[in-house]
Amino acid sequence: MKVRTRYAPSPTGFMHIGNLRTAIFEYLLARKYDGSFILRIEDTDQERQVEGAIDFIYKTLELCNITIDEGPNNDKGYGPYIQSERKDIYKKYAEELVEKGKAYYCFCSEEELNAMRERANARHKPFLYDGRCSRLSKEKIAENLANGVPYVIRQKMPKTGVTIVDDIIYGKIKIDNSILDDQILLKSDGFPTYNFANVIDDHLMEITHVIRGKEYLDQTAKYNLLYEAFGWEKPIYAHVAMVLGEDGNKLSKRNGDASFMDLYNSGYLPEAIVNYLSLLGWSPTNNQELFTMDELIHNFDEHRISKSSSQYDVKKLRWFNAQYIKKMEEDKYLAWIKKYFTRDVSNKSSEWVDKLLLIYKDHLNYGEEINELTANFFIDSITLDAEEKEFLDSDPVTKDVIATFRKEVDSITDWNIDAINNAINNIKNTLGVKGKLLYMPIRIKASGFMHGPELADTIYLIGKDTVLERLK
RNA sequence: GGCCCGUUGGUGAAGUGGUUUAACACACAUGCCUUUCACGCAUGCAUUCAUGGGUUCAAAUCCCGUACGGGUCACCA
Repeated sequence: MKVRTRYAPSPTGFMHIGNLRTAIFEYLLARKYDGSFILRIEDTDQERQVEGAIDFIYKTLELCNITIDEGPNNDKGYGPYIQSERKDIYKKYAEELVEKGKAYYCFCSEEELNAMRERANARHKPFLYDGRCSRLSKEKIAENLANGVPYVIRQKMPKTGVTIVDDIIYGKIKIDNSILDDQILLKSDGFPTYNFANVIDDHLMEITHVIRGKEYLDQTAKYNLLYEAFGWEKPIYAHVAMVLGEDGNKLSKRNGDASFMDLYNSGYLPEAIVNYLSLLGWSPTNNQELFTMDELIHNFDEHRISKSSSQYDVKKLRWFNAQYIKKMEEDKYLAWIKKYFTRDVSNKSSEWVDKLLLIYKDHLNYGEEINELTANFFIDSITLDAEEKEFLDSDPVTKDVIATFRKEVDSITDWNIDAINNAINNIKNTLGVKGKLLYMPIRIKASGFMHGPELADTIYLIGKDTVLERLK
C-alpha cells in the first residue's frame, strides 16, 4: 500500500513553527516511504477566512523545500482539496450515517443548547448533549425537515464501554465511551465540522498516516467510532507533543512568538529552520545534527518522536543558521545577504560593499544582524561605551599606540591590507607593545567595537581618511 | 471539575533492567591558539534522572501512589 500523508492547515495566513514542524514530519514520512505528500485546506469555518492565505501556505512550503504532490494546484484525482468545495460530499456521507442509524438529525436551537449547558455547569458536570433528538419520531423529523427547521446532524455515541486509540507514539490509549458527546457532524450552515471533514477526507483521499498535534489525541476515539460506523479502515495515527515558546508557554501570535515568516524575514535560512525544527521532538539514532533534506528523509523515524513537549530555543536556531551561512558559497551568500543589508552604500563601490559583507560571513547569525555589525562603517563619529573607555584608560601606553599608528597610517601611500599590517607591526617594533594592548586601542578607536573581523581588513574598509580622523 | 498525556542539566536530547562514575549538541565558564575578538581546539558544568514507596542480586529504565506541568471537554480548527 502506498503511503499517503497530508498537511491540512486552516488558511489563517499565519504559520507558527509548531505547525511547520508537523508539516515537516508529514513530509519526511511520505518521502521516506516513497509515498505522496498532500496539501488539503481546511476552511470549513466560514468566519475565519483570510485573503491570500493559500498562496501563503504554498510559498512557505516552497521556501522550505517541501514539495507537494497533490493539492489545490495539482489535483491527482482525489480533489477538490479545499474543504469548502466538498460540501456536498460531507452531506452525502452524513446522511448515509443517518440511514445506518449511526447519526441523527438534531433540531435543538442554540438557546436550548445553552440552557442545557448552563444546567450542566451549575452541577459542575461536563456538558454532554442528552440525545433527545435521537428519540424523535420519523414523522416529526419529516415534518421539521419539510418546514425547513434548521438542523445539524449528530453522531450517535455508545454510552458504555471503552474505545481504544492506537497511536504509534503514545501507544494504546483507553477512552471511556461515556464521556463522548454526540458530536455534530454537519453544521446548520451545511458545512461539516472539522472532525467529520477530517475523517471523510482522510478516507476518501486514502491517507495512510495522520500526524497531528497531541491536542487531538482525546478526539481520536470519536474518529475511530466514525470509521467503524462507516466500516472503513482507520489510518495510522501519530500524535506529536507541542512546541512551547521560549518562556515555556504555548506558542502564540499574541505572545510575539516567532512564526516562520518572521524568522525568514529577519534572515534565517529555511534550510536551517527546517533542520532545527526537525530536531525538536525527534532525534536520530546517532549524534548527527546537521542534516540536508535528503538526509532527514533517510534518517527520519516516526517511532522516535518524543512524547513530551519541547521548548523553542532561538539560540540553538541561531547556531544552526550560522552553520548554514558559513557553508554558503560566496556568490550565493552575497546575493542573499544583500536582501537584508539596508545601509546606504550609494557612494561606495560594489567591490567595497562585497568585501565588507564577506568579512562578516563567518560572524553572522542571521541576515538582519549585518546592519548592526557594520554600523560603525557608516557613521561619521563613533561613540565609545564604558567598557571601551575603561580599556583605553587601563594603560597609558594605549595613547602612544594610537598616536604612532596614526603616523604610520598617514605615511601609507598605497592603501592596501599588507601596508596596514606592516603599520601595525612597526608599532610592535618601535614601542615594544604586543597582544591586546597593541590591537585593542587601534580597534576601539578606528572601528568603535571591541570585537569584529580581522583588524587589517576592517581598517582597510573604513578607509584612510576616516581612520586618520577617528584616531585623532 | 471529569478524562487523557507527560516529567533526564538553563535548552534540545541519548538512554527501554547490569558495559552509565547518565552520551552528544546549544548556551554558559575557563584555558589554548590566532600579536585582539570571533572561528577552531581543550576542559568544566545533572554524585543523579519530579517525588515517595515497591519489585529485583541489580532501576533513569518495571509497578503503585503523590506532586507538578500540559492537553481536552464548541454548530473553532
